[in-house]
Amino acid sequence: MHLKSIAVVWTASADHPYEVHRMTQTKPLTRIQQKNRSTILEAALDVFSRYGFRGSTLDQIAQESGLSKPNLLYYFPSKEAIHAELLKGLLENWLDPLHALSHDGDPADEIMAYVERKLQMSRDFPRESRLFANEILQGAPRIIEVLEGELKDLVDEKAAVIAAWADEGKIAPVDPYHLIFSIWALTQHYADFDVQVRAVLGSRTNDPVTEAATFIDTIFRKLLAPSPSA
Amino acid sequence: MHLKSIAVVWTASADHPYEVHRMTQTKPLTRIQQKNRSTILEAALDVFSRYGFRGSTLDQIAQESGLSKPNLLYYFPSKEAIHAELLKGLLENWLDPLHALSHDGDPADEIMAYVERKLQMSRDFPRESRLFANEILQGAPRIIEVLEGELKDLVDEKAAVIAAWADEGKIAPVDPYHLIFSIWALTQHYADFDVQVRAVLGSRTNDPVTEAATFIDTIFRKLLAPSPSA
DNA sequence: CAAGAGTTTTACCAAATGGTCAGAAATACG
DNA sequence: CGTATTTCTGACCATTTGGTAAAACTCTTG
Repeated sequence: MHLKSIAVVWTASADHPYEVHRMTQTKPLTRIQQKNRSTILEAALDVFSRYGFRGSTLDQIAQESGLSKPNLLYYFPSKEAIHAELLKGLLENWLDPLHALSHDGDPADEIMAYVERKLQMSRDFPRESRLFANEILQGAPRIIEVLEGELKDLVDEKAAVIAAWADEGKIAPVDPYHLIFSIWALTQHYADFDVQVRAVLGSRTNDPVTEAATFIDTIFRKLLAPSPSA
Repeated sequence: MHLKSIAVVWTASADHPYEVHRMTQTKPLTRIQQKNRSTILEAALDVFSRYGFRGSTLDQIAQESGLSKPNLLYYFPSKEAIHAELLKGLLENWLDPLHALSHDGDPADEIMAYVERKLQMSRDFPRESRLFANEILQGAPRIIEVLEGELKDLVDEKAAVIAAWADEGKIAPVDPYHLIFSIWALTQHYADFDVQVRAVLGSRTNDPVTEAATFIDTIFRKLLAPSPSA
């Protein structure tokens, strides 16, 4: 008898598929549940990433998803829960690119690869980037613990790696924390401020991120190039 | 008889001090009006910069300002009007630092001075930066014309200046548009993502912007340094 | 196909929200 | 001081909002 055998009390009728998630064991979602949950999350991402938590309404999400408001609340217990689910999914992927930065590889290559991964995310998941930005702007009430915990730990770890590279003269001496901030700032800018970027570029281009890639590559290569005197 | 003599019909009692602003002539504000209008705008900046237009409520602004809700609406005709006033004030100052970039001075110095002015604004007016960020994130519904008009024109003009410098070999060849975007991204990041920056830095510092100044100075100096072969 | 489970809708509710209005309170001014 | 004007408040209103209850409908499965 081991821990896995925790008893799960399935009330005869679950009433809400959400309840499933509160249990230790996860009953497989029905096909309808799978479809509707993802439909809702998709619509909610659209809405929350634009207006933030407080500025978004269930009615908007309902309309956007084509489901009725009470039906939303059949799949999720509250507006909060939908938002929380999105943030959870986001944070799972948000830290991955930095995680992948390894102290083994070539310093400059590792950092440049990280830059490219982050830029790729701005291109592929702009709404997720804006969801995150909105949350931070509002004071990060729902994710401050993650920022001060997981994120800080991860950045501390990778900053140490970068600092070591700098000490060894493999890259130019830079403040590793602000290097990381600058990567975040430059890459996320193209997702978060997309409207402004496009307004300024006008018809000059219809793919700002690809254009930006070259520029961002240059700026970091020049920054990191070890000084000739080394 | 010239244009200035447009008749202004002052209804015996103005009813709302706001009406004054719709008139051609501007009746000087009373001392109370001045104080309360700025109290309201101050409180509204706090609230709107955090939650965006849709996520903010008049009750919040009322509470924050210490005035009653009907009293807010005595000084401003609507929630929209308060927000519009803030945006108007913001945009007036927002473009100034770039305006000041002159084609006369030393290229690198001019650009670095612009960077410093923008960073100074992040330090001194973080809420204004967040108000702007919030508006852009929401699709810039209220300022898109300004972005496509004034802002685009200004950037086009300054981008041409920078491109000329690059052509003359006075700075390294760079895409001037993305150079400007990168300046915006790096400097505004410290205002907009302040919570995250502080969470990551922890007790390492209590003045991230000053720390950042050194880093940002370095990154742009290296980027702009003309190639030795020139 | 019947019965139960899962899904959706209709009708509803209390609180919050942007805004109005009439009059009371405070202030300015001759 | 007294009157006209400005400032402020309490009561109120229509709409929106997050959420609930129960009935109705649909799907699965023995």
